[in-house]
Amino acid sequence: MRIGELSRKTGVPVPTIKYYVREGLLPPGELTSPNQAAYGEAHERRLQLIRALLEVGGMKVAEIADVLAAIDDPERPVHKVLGTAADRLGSGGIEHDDAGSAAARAVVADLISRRGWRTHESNPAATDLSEVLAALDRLGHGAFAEVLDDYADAAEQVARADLRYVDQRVAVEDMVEAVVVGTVLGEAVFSALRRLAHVSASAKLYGTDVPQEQKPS
Amino acid sequence: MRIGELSRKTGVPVPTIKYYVREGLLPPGELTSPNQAAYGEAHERRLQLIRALLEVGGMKVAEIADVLAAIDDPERPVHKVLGTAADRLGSGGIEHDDAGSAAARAVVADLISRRGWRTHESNPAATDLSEVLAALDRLGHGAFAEVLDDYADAAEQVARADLRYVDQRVAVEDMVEAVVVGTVLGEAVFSALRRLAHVSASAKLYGTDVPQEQKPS
DNA sequence: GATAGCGGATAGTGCCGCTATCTACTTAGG
DNA sequence: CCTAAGTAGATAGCGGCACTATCCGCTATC
Repeated sequence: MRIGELSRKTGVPVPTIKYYVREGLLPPGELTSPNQAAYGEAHERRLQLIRALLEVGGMKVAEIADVLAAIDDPERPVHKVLGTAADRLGSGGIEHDDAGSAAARAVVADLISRRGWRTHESNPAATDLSEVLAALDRLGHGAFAEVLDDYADAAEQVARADLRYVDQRVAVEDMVEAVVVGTVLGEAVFSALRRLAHVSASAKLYGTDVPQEQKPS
Repeated sequence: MRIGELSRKTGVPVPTIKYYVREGLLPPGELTSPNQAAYGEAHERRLQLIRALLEVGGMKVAEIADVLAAIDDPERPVHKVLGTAADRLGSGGIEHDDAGSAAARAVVADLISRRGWRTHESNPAATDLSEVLAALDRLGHGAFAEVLDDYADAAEQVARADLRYVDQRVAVEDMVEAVVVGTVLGEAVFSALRRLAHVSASAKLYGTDVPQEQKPS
C-alpha cells in the first residue's frame, strides 16, 4: 500500500500523514525505492489511533508522540505507559499556591487514605485534583467537596470496568494499547454518558423537560 | 477597586483583563470618569470563573462567552443554560458517517431506552457518544461496549450527586452557576479521581506497583 | 507639578496543527 | 518509449487562538 491509498482508507490527507511521520507519530513506510515506500495495516491502525486521540481525546500532537513512544517501547513497564497516557490529562499545570491549595491537598490526602487507595498524594492525578478543588473553593463552591465521595464511588466503578476490559486482552502490546484507548477514549465516553444522565435526571426531577429544542439561531 | 488591584487579586495580567472585557467575558467597570472605572467583587468572582473554565475546564474563550451570556440572561430557562454549558464538550464535531456510525447510533439508542433515560438520541451528547463508540470500533475496540453499562451506572451516580449539589443552592442565579461549574469542573474532578482509582485498582490487581517514580528527565 | 496608573484602541507574538509548493524521481498505462 | 499521475522529502506559509506590547490622551495622588 502506498501513501495515497493509506490516505484514502483513513481519510487523512497525504501531507498530514507526512507531517505525522515527521513528528514521529507514525513510523515511515518501508522504502522500496529511493522515493517509494510501502505502508501496511499497522500504519492504517496507527493512523486511526492518532486521529482518535487527537479528535476524540483532545490530546496534543506532542503528547500523542510521547504516548505512542511509550506504547512502542517494549522495555517500558505497563504502569509507566499508563502514567504517560494519564498524565497528559488534567489542568495544564497552573500553579496558584495559596492557602486554599494547602487545604485542598489535605482534602485529597484524606480522601486517599479514607478510601484505602494505594497511591500517594504526589501522584499527578492527586495534584490535579487538589488544583481543581482549590479552584472550586476560590469560586465559592467549596461545598462541592461534599459530593466527592459519590464521585469517588463512581470513579472506582469505572476503574474496575476499565481493568476488566483491559484484563481480557491476551497479548501484552494489546493490553498496553487498551490501557491508552480506555483511559483517553473512556474519558470521552463517560463525559457523554454523564451529560445524558444529567439531562435525564433533571427531567425526572424538575418535571417534563422538553427533550430537545432548537433555537431559531 | 481599579483594574490594577483586580489584576493583583486574581493574578490575571491587566492587558488580559482588558482582552476579556473586549471579548465580552467580563462586563466593563463602572466609569467614574471618562477614563477611570471601578470594579467590584462581582468582577473578581467572574474573573475566577473565567480562569477556572479556561484552565481547568479547557474551554475556549468564545465558548466561555456563550456560557456566561447564558448565565447572565435571566430569561433563559435553566435547562438551556445546562445545554449551552454541556454542548461545548465532546469530540469537536468530526463526521465519519460510515457503517460503523450507524451501528454506534443503534447501540446508543438501545442504551437510552434500556436505561429509561428521558432523552432522545438527537441529544448532542448522544451524538458525541456514538462518535466515540464508532472511533473505538474503528480501532478494533468495539468490545468496549461491553462495559458501557458500568460506565452508565457510574454516570447516573455522578449525575445524581450533581443534582443534589445544585439543588441545595437557594437563589436561581447561584443554581445556574452551580450547574456550569458542576458540569465543567466536575468533569475535571472525576477525571482525576478516575486516574487515582485506576492506579490504585491496578496496584491491587497486579501486585504492589510502586506508587510513584520520577524519571530522571 | 511630577509620577504612576488608567481606559481604549490597534497591532503584533508565539504556539499549534496542518497545508502549499517545489524538486527529483518512480510507476502505470497506452 | 513516452506521458501522466503519483511519490519521498524538504521548506515555507497559513489560520486560529490566547494573549501581549505599544501608544494616546487623560486622571488620581503625592
